[in-house]
Amino acid sequence: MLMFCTMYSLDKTDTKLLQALSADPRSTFVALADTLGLSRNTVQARMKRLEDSGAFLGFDRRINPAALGYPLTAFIEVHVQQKRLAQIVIDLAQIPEIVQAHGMSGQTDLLVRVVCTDAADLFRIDGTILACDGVERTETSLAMGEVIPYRLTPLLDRRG
Amino acid sequence: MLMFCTMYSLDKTDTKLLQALSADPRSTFVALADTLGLSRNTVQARMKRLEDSGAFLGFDRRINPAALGYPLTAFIEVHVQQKRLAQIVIDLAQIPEIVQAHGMSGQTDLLVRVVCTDAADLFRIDGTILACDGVERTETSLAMGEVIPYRLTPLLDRRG
DNA sequence: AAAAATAGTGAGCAGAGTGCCCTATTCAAG
DNA sequence: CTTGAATAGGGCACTCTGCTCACTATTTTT
Repeated sequence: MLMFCTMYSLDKTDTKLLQALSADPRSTFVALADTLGLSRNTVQARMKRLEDSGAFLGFDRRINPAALGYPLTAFIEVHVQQKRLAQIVIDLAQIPEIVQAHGMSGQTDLLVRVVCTDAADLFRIDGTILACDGVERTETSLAMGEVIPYRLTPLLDRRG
Repeated sequence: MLMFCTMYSLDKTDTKLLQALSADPRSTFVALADTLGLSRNTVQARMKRLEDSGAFLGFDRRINPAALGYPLTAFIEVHVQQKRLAQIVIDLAQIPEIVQAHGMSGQTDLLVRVVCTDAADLFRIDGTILACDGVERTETSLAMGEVIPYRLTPLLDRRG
């Protein structure tokens, strides 16, 4: 075991566990153990370790925004006065339609992911962002479709 | 029942269900029923309806790429020959490090989300994308941090 | 106004799954 | 050689699940 890794590193068995979970998110420990040819104890121990090591993100990510009435997704590049960045992030976090934001290297300071009900809603949200102190400019792009739906399976398969 | 609705629309009880699930993704039907003051039957029926209506996305989204050894995320704007778009998407889907891609309105044709091990890895992946037939230009931005981690809770709260 | 669909409740039951305990074995590292 | 980690297997009390049925409201349709 490496001493300098910051995070527990997943081995092939962990990978297979995750693959099995991707295939069926609701499968029980017993079923997983059966699928992987491991004992139930082992599966439970590994799952606990995976959870403790932060391998799982929040459940929010599994909720379809469209089901909530937000069929549209947009990415907004936000240019800001950099020294006000911290406060701006706090302000942006008050806007519920912002579902995610990344601090970026390069031209853009922030890349903000927004969900909205329609174009008018997007326009309004963009206005709210622009109204934040320190925000200088935004560039809005509407996502027409998720041509490659979020996936980790190809990466999982490569280790397995 | 409306005839022209494309999707089952969630009511307040569904929303509360999702909130409870966000708070504890592993809670059982019994626990959810208890929390919401509903009968177990009702919870089970609603969960089934939620699942059938496509309210839940794949489990992949809950896996932390960092745990898989990909601590870095980048967004790559891809400019393409538009009439080759369909084939390009197929080609990009072959690249495992591309975890998501959106077709966009505006300047950029595609916004591609990539995970990678380090800067050199990103450089290599960008090269692979550029090598695809019909890809004309890319603009890569490295995500320095997820300053607002993915969330739907504020939107859920607003309905609740 | 009557009939029908919809949603919820409560009860029950057999079977499956969970959490937790203990022990034995294997295997690699010190 | 000793130690510790990972795994397998057994066991036990308890909980949860999936399912069915009967009953009651509420709303919608006829």
